[in-house]
Amino acid sequence: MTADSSKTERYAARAAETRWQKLWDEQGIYATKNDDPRPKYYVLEMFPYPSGRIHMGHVRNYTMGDVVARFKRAMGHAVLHPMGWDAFGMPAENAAIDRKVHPKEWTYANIAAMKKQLQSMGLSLDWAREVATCDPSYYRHQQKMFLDFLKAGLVERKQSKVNWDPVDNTVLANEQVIDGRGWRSGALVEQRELIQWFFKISDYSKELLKALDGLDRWPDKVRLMQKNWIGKSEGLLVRFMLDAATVPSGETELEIFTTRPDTLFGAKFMAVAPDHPLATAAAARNPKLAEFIEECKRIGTSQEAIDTAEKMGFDTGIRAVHPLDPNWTLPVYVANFILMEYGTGAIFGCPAHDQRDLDFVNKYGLGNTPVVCPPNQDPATFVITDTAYDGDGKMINSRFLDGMSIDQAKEEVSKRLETTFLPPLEKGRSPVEARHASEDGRVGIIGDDRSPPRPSPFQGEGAQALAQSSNNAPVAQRQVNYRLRDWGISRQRYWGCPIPIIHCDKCGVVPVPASDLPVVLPDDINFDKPGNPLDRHPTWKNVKCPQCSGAARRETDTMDTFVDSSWYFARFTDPWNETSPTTPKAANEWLPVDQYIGGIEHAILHLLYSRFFTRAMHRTGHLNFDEPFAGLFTQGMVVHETYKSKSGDWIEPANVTIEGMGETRRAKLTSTGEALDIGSIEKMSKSKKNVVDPDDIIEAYGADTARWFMLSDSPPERDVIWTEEGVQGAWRFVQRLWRLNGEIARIAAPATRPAEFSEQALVVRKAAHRALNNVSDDIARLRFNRCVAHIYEFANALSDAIGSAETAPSPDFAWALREAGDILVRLFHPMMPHLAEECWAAMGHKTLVATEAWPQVEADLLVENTVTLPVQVNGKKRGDVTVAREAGEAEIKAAVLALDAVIKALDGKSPKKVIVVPQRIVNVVA
RNA sequence: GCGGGCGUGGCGGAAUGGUAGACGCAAAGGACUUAAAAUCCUUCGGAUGGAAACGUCCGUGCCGGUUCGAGUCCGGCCGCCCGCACCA
Repeated sequence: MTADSSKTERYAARAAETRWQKLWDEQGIYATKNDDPRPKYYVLEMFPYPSGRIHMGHVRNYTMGDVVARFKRAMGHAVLHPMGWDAFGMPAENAAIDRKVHPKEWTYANIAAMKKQLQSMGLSLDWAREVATCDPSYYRHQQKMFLDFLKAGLVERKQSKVNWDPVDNTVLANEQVIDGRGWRSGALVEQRELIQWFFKISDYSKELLKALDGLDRWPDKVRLMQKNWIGKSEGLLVRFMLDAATVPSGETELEIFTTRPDTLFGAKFMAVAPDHPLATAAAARNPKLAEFIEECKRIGTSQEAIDTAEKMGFDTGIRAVHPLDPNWTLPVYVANFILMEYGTGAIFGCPAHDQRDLDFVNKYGLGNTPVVCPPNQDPATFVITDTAYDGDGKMINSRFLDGMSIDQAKEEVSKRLETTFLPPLEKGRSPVEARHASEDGRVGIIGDDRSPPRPSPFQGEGAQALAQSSNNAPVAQRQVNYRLRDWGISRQRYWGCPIPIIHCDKCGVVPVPASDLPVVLPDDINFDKPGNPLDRHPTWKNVKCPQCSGAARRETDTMDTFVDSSWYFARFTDPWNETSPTTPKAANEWLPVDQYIGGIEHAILHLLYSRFFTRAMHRTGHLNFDEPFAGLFTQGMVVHETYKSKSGDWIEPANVTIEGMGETRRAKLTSTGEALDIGSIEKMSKSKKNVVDPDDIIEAYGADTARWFMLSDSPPERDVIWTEEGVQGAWRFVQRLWRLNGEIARIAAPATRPAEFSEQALVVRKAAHRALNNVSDDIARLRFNRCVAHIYEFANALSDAIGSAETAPSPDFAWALREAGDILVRLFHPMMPHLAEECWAAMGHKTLVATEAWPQVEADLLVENTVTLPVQVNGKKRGDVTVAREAGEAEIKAAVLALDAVIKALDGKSPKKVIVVPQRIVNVVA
């Protein structure tokens, strides 16, 4: 039989795709029931922001998830594969300002448009569970949880620094501050202290860090990034007494945090942050210092300035007493490189072993004394000039520590200082407590008896004891410190979830009663003026206090949109529950998500917040586990070449014609023929215009082609380069599979399985089952590019077999070809579901391939009766031997030593050793 | 600066420590066609020997090491990418 493609019409992708999509939809085959008795599997892709159009990154992300969903369904699981919209956020407000569209209208129109696009991709999603975070039916539950968290002591209100745009009257995220100016207004950004709402994620620092170890189906990279972000460091809190003669009234001591107590004898100075209370106190009597502090704060706004800023300090004149030698005092500086937010906002400087401290002393001539001597260095001659030594070594110049290792010295100093006691501070006089009274801005919560004020700047263990000591307090306290800060969720914006709080002059901060939820965003707002429209709304803001019924005001801040996305995965398990955020039974059964797929850009914030939120939901009874995502996969980006005209404008690929190859490869503007510069390959972005619209691709080639190409070529975790050639290759393969299927469909095969198979039939069957085995394995491990390769290989083998077949193949061979065809269609179904349905129907099946079970591998067909082993002599390949599969080592050795190449290489001598690796290789050591 | 990852044909990339380059793309030659498209066949890391069959040598960024055997493991360089960044 020869291939007769003229009889098979080309596969009309678009027509077929809409037809099958309609049928799937009508039969509701992707809707998932919570009471489905089959084993549950939850696959989720990060839900999109409804910008209005999907992009290729979405196509790649959602195709991967869809392959997993379809595969697991075929493997007999009840699969939950939902989709929703991360629908609150700034772009909607920007559209309102720029185009006078209401954020709500804009958002819902975008959702409708994008939903249509997603549906054209043929994703096996359960749309009945669709949620949009901007819908009151979603955010009412979020408000409920906010109140639950508040009651559970997981929320607090405190003052914190923000980037404030004085023109737009709004808070800016760090990435919205460009060179110290607001990205929209261009105004110089100010640092302002605002009272804001915080989720106490730092209460979970230790737990979030520790639990990373258990996330063994997460990429190591992401776990490491989170580990670094949480930033655990173990050290010592040390109290330095201040020399009374040098101190502003009221100050008696300075508390610092250090991870290097071993280097205390190398101390040359103390330094505090410009906004440290001691600095403020000292500045009160020293105008020059006050001026210096002001300057530090000004420089502090722009990231670039921080990066390049020189170490600067100002001697306060205050002297601190060394905790290990009462006769030794150290100067106290205010320094621009000390952060108030970390530790106690104060340090002791040991220049010999810390580069920053060294830079500082070299500028101010304070000198340095090395106290750690590197191995193989003579302590007598070891000096530090401009490179600090932070490696291992033996203690020197350190009195009772001399000769110890760093670890021994740390232990010795810690032990001494934590058992040395100093008189306690007078009440209210501690710099630490003073700082909290003045800066923390904590406000008591009505009806909340579970959030006592915290006496220490630290969220870690150990701090309590130090601050609470009643009689004598130890000089030092071991302290585990974390870099992770509490999560500030207040946003001075309209298009977000309202924080369900009412401010009353009499009663203070009052939670909105649960029965009054949801607090719905008012629709009648305008963006004529800068700032938050909620704040100047005539009626919405003014309410009665739920406690005293007096006049009160609503909280006008809304929540960070990361809150919305921190629990949507749980909502999907029962989006119909109108009274609670979750139905615990459903959440506990479906979650954690078995496979979560999304971009690496969410490696820290979204994933960390979700991990916190799940714990908080656990604590407040909404579910009963801690980790939301058992398996995580981070896919690479879709990248494309860039094109630029001579006048410097970026040009879209759709308007570019490429000519020539390699050296002579040129790009020109299709319309005018103008020559263009071909630029680097970069992430598809609107600004570089190197985008390819999924709609155009689906229109021209169909969804299956786009899906297939997004899975081929590159490993899924790596970036994939979008090329026209690549799409066309995928398109050709779609057509080729269709033709191949047509040829197989025309073969008349017996209905019952033959008892015996000829060699010719066995070749086909082996190819089919080998492909089945490989593809199954690769999908399970998300190695989609290898699935693609194996399907190509299988299709090639099948084409060869058909090409070599007689006009009327024998019944056993015909049966084998039909079997192979059925397997092939089911193998590529998860990737190209529409083509698979079309082929399945053409093959005469009456069922939907989407509901078919995955084929069973016949293990017998995976093993060959004979095995060909490569033969090496001294590690270099010299030939092959073919032996029976179960041949013993002696038999194989004999065959190998009989090979001409081996005989020649041995040159009459006997081999030193013959290594036989069963089923693999033979190596003769001459 | 600190931390992590990656360097394999013209290109994207395969390869549980076991035949390096699967599979695809591009390219070249051929068949079919009035022609084109589509399709099919052949070649395709470098050097070299041979009429051919088929060989030989080199080759996974560079230098060393472990091993019967290294793209893979270890140490040191070079280059690129990513994350964090004055975190005490």
